[in-house]
Amino acid sequence: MDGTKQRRRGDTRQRIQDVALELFAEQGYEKTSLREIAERLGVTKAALYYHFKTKEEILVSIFEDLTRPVEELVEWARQQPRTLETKHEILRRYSEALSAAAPLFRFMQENQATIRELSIGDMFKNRLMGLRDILLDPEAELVDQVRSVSALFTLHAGMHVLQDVEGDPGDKRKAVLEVATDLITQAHRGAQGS
Amino acid sequence: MDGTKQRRRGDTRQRIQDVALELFAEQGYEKTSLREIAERLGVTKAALYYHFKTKEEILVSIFEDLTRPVEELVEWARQQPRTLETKHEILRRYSEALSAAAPLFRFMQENQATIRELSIGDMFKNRLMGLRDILLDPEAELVDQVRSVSALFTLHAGMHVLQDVEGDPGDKRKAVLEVATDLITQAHRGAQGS
Amino acid sequence: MDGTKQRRRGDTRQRIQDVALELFAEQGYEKTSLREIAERLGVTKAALYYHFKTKEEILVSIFEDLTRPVEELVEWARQQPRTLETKHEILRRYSEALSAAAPLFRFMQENQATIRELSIGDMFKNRLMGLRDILLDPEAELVDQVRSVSALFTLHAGMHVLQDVEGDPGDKRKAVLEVATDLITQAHRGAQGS
Amino acid sequence: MDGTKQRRRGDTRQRIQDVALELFAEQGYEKTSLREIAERLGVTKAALYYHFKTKEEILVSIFEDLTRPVEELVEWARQQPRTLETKHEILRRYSEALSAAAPLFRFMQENQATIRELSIGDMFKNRLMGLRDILLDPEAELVDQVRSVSALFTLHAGMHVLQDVEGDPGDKRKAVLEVATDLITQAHRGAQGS
DNA sequence: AATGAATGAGAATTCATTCAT
DNA sequence: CATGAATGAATTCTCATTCAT
Repeated sequence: MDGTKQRRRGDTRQRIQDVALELFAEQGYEKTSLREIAERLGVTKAALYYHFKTKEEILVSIFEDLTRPVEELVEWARQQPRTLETKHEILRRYSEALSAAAPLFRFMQENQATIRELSIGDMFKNRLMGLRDILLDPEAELVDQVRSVSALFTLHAGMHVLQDVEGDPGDKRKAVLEVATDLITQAHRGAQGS
Repeated sequence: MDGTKQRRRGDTRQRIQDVALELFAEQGYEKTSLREIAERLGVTKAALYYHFKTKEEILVSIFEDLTRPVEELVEWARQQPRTLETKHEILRRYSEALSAAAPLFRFMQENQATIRELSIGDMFKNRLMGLRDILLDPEAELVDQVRSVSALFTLHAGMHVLQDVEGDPGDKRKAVLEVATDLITQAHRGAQGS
Repeated sequence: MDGTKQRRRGDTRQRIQDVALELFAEQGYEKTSLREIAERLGVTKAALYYHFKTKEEILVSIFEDLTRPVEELVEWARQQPRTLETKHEILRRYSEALSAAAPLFRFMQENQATIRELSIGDMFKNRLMGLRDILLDPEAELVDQVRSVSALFTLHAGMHVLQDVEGDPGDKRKAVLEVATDLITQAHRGAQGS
Repeated sequence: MDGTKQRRRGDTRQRIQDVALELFAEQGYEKTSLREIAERLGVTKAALYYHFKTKEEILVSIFEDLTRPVEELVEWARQQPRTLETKHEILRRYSEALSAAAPLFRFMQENQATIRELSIGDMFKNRLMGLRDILLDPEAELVDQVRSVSALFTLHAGMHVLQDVEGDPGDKRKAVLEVATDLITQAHRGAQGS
């Protein structure tokens, strides 16, 4: 009595986003056609255009919905003092945000070339650079700057690459966060000490 | 004595690879059309097909030519004892290989989704996993495993992301390598100590 | 009351089939390009793809629509007793079916090589073999088997080859049918007598 | 000592024709590309152009070489009295000519649409019509005209269609010829009697 | 007697997008 | 809220043919 019919009605927009993200993540943005999305949803291509003005807009809308937490994190971070505690907190929260929207971030990671040409390219880059600039002390030694960046990267790539390593996902995330925290700590100490 | 005129005649194949890589890296594989490559070379599309059977084959040939050093590295590495020195040496050589074929690796990094569907996807993955499996001790704590993987990643991503950070490229590479070495060292010690 | 204006809107699919068959019959399947079909219809190539998934599908759809009578004939024939009357009736009906879809059969006759590689090749062959196996007694003398086959062939080829012979088409068809009937009768008598 | 090397030297032209006919018969004229022919011969496409001016010329040359007997038959036939004996002799000889160059005739049969546009289309048609006009009495009843044509057709199609019928090829050919002879005899008698 | 390198024309197919209904 | 029908532009790829060497 609720299987397949009830869950329509007004949520088409949402369903488009879901299916689109799924396909984008699976095959890439360019290789995913609107026909495919429409077919999988059981609607016509034209229906997609009722909800979104362009293919790109579908992606943008997904991006905006799913990265709001990151946006807020960046905003929050900007106003914090650049203490080690702040940095730890940033990593902790970022790690959470990443895993909450894992498919999207996996997609972004794997489609950088495509994204660069799209409007979300800049948005994403800005957010990332925002974080980087807060974590990183431009006065610090190069090695320590690399450590900061590496911390961010470890977070980013960690989950995708560790997928075929044994172990519970929660544990892995914890381990990844620990390494990132370690790196940022070293970087911070280095910067202070110099 | 060989500046601009001699080269032509017989080097078309090479020139196609060069231009293709340039465009692939710039715009992504899918967004680069054979028309574009041909135009930039001043030949017809059909000429490309004289030298390569498909678009994919162009990419494959570039990949094969440029990643031979990595292939050799992996082979060499497999036969070494898993000492810390070996690991350092691997990172050192890998860093070199990466920067020797930087545009290709940048391309691979930014087009993962595309590459996954292509035949080089597996080749590349295998090579990477080969390295990973040599650097990483499956008995070690998860954190240390993450450190090993992170070392590899730092190398990989380091250069691309640090592009807009101040500093001489050589220095940056050295810094990146240092951080990677650090990570692998910690991972190694952890594994020994446990 | 329906001459030239009403038809449009909704009959595009049909019009594509008509024009396609006309051109296929005139120039052969391979030499007829989708551009040509589209142009003659005053639509774009893409419009054809809205109605049919591939070029081959256009042909298949024509074939299926136009050979349904033959299919039914075969089915009917399978359930009849193998009497001489049955055989005569088969030839009579087949002759009718052939001339009702003459352009298609002319096309099939003249494009056997092409058709063999296409999916309709088998369908057609099966239908034909079905008829043949009903008309032909495998126990009969070779000559009589040849007569049976020849009856079928006379029907098939008769019309096309007699096109430049004088005489009214109806009369010709009758003559062709008579010869075919004659052949099958001889074959049947032979088989009985032996 | 003679396997693969000796049988070169000057016979390339012949080998091209052989391979071409084989492929034409197998896949049709249009679907057979010069690349394919060249590859199977182990030479380059350009080599084909040394021996033949165009693709069509390859076919024409095969046709001319292989249908000379038919040409001669037609010429001979034209000068004979239109007796029943003559007609029998024509069928006998034609049957022989057909089976001597079976692959070519199979090809012609299966590629009529293609051939019609080619220069050999007319040549072939003329030859056939030549035979037909000798066998057929334009004054005769339509049925008898059909019988004459049918005799020719039985010869033509007989072999190809009987391929999956049991029995020795020689026997089949004899049977086919017998039926054709029968048909022409009836036609002849009818014409005389009327 | 043949090759290597290339071309120009054209093929089938796919895609994002539009719009009247 | 959505569909049916269509378009224009592009894409990958194939083919017969040419010509300098």
